[in-house]
Amino acid sequence: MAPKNEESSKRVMNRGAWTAEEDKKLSQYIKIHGPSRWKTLAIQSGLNRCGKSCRLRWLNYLRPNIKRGNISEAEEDLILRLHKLLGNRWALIAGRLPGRTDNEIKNYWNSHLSKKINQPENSRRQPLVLQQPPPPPQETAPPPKVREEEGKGNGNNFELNFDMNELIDFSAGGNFYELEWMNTFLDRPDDDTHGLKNAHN
DNA sequence: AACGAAGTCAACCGCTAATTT
DNA sequence: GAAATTAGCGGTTGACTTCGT
Repeated sequence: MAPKNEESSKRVMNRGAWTAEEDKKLSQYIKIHGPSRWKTLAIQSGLNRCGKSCRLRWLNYLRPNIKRGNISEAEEDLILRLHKLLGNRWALIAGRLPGRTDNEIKNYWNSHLSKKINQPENSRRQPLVLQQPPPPPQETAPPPKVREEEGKGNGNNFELNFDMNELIDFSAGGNFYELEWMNTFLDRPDDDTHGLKNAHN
């Protein structure tokens, strides 16, 4: 199917950490042309990077309204709950956390939360009570994509027979974190009775 | 102070789905 | 309808930092 490493097969691409100059180039190009056609973008912007790399850099770091670090307790709790519900569907989980990226959620999970949940159930699990006001709804919050509702392919038939956006509506304000239904839903002892978790992994 | 182990996280890889030609 | 291209995802890697001895 798609050629592999199509860009890198011709010439040697930059790899590794991005420099401030590269960031600037990328940001400026996207400002003018928009974040699409990554392969073309990578060539025309003068960045000696593959399109994939440019896309990742933009989505994870340069995109406006990105929040970095300092994941709040409320966010952490939401991640835990969503992970319980969705499994390693990082993009879906990140989609419910404005300003957070799938990569960041995934890293945070692997380095912090996966250990936490492996610890014996102690004081960690608390009722979902807001310590701080929810982050403002983001205008840039991506609309749900059909693909997200259907789940990723990879040969499985993962299906979410509900609209995540309706269930967790960030634009509604107010009851943002009052996911009582989810408390009930997730606090059931059997983690995977719904057939949703780890459908992919 | 020096060194190795463990932890963190940015970036890459391989893959599939969606879209375009 | 088929092939090619593009977009996006989750898993993994490796460089760097922090911690413990």
